[in-house]
Amino acid sequence: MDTYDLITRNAAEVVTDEEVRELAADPAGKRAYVGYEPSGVLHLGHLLTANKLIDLQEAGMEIVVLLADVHAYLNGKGTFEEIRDTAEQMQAQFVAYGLEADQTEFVYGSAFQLEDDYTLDLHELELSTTMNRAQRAMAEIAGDETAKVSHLVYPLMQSLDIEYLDLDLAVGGLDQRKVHMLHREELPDLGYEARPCLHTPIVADLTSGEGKMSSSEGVTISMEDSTEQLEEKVNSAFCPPTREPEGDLENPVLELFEYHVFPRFDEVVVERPEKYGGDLSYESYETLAADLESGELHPADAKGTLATYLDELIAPGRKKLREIRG
RNA sequence: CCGCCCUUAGCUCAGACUGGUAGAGCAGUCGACUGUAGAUCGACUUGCCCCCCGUUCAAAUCGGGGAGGGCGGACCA
Repeated sequence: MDTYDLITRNAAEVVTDEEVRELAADPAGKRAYVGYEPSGVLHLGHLLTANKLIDLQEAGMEIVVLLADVHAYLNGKGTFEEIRDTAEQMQAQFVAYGLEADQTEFVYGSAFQLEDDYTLDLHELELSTTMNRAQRAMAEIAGDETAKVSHLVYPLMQSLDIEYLDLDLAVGGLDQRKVHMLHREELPDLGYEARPCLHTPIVADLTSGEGKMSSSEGVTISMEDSTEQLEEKVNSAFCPPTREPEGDLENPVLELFEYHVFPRFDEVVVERPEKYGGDLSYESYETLAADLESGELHPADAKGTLATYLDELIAPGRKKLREIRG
């Protein structure tokens, strides 16, 4: 796979393609980042962007993980103390998951976001951004409560972070696109350069297959799930034997294979009793999806296999989490 | 500061006028059917009725106080 394909594989959107191609032409030492509100336990949503970071590391880029403690604070996630605690746990889990510790710079937001220069730039952004615009940028990120002033500051800070962390590429879920677009529009007015952005897809809810809505809490698989819990969750997932279920629904089982399993494993083996045809082996998502579609691969077997591989992905983080918690 | 509205199941809400310790839809759980899930049937669970004080034999409901949330307070319409 060439560098451009590696950098952009499984991306839902790239802004702009020209800029990313330019990056791909000479990726060594270029800096890419994702910002996360600290959370004590990583879930599949975190791991989706982490997979992209691993791709980028493989392409030779430097990775910056922003542990966005100030953002979490502005978003009402607790006291600074609590937030920093969870940030440490988060960092350990990322490393356990597979981010190369010596190729990854973990930065706390509070380490630079409270500096004078940053604050003055922030105020300048406040001066030139309408509340309407800031609020719309946050709509996908904040809860559905009435917006607070802090919620309007939040996306402005994200825009500035991209400059202050000296980045070459901003990565995030598709829910971050409006914030990133805000940054592309506003940074040049402060005399800074807008950076290219890469957005990962939003995976559909496991049990319902509904993907488009920004529903907050469905069933998700996380680092603290036991093997049994994981099997149970995967088994209860929505999985019609097709890539394109009716309506706006997606097939979450296939999505997890595509975005979580195949990027991290070269070969996926489906262990299947002789009665159903014996074992199968896949080297690409496409062939697996095609077999599910044709009926060659039964959803129940796909689920069992998915659970096995997800469990393997999660195991190191789960172990780390247990160590941390004693 | 002034005014109006809201607060009942996980969610959206009904019930309040005409007091008798609570309901619907959705969600969820469990079975049946499918070699998965869903759909479809069948069954089931769920509550400091925002808090305090008062009236009453009896308060989600009436009276008083308080808390939290929402909206409005130039002109035009």
